[in-house]
Amino acid sequence: MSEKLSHIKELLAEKDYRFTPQREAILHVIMQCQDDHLTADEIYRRTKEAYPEIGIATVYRTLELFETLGLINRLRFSEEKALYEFNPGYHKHYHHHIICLRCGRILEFNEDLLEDIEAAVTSSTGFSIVDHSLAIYGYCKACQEKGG
Amino acid sequence: MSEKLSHIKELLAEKDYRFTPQREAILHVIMQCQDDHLTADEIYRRTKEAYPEIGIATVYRTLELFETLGLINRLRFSEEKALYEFNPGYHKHYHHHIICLRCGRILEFNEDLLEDIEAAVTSSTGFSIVDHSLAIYGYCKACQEKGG
DNA sequence: TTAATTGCAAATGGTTTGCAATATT
DNA sequence: AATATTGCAAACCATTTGCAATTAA
Repeated sequence: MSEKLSHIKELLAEKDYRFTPQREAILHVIMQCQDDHLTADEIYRRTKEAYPEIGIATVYRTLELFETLGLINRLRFSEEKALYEFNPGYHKHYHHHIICLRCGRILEFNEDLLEDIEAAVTSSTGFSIVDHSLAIYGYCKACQEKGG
Repeated sequence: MSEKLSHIKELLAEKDYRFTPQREAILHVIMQCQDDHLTADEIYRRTKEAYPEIGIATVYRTLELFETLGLINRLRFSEEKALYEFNPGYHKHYHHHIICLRCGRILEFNEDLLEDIEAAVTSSTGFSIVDHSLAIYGYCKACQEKGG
């Protein structure tokens, strides 16, 4: 078992969660697709290949658990379906999402440039900030060239 | 009829939309609550007071129309319900939302401080940006004092 | 052993849609 | 008159939940 996997196993055990083959299979799918953003249904279908008996409810429950543990992030850009992404460091690391309105591709943008904004918010409103979410919508280079 | 109202009436007429009493009643509710953010159901219930026959489907269809026309913005912060806000200038004006995780209150923050970020995104990715959405989550002053 | 987890099927709930009746232009 | 709009009820559909059976610890 990889180091990463055994670390996750410990993380579960610490809180009395069990390391079931279903959870392992789902984790495997998510870790394989670190660059994609998958819907619950896509994760379900891919997990089914290795573990055909799995039910969609288990996938949803597992994704919720993994999100609680910080292993993944759940993104809500479109009205319809949520997307899930692996969180390589298991720690909150801010990154923004840039969404192409034509092809739907999601780029990630890692610099955190919101400190000034957060400082301004805090000083003018007294808010204590714990999180933020920035989504930028537009047309990617490829779609512009195709005439997006 | 107020100047604003007749302006909206023209806006509708331009595109062959009709100015029905239902639309007027809904508009009235939304304009009355410029500082609140209402759900479709809240708008439905308030509109019903002045126009009891109205159906929820009409409310949804009208809100969609108003959003298309730029009269209102539709916000998706919580998983459950969308919120609607009046857009006083009918033109896209960027403002950010600051959401209290305890009381759910939404503050608006009007300065647009994202130019640097957008410039960085454009130069590094070639993206052509048309919109953005920034949500900041935390605890408002009042909730902190209550021990949020 | 025992408490957590699973798969199934049914429920949820905000939102959308088909359609015949009605109202605006 | 022609077309847009309405209200109703039914459909939609991603996600959640109840429950009895199963499994990890």
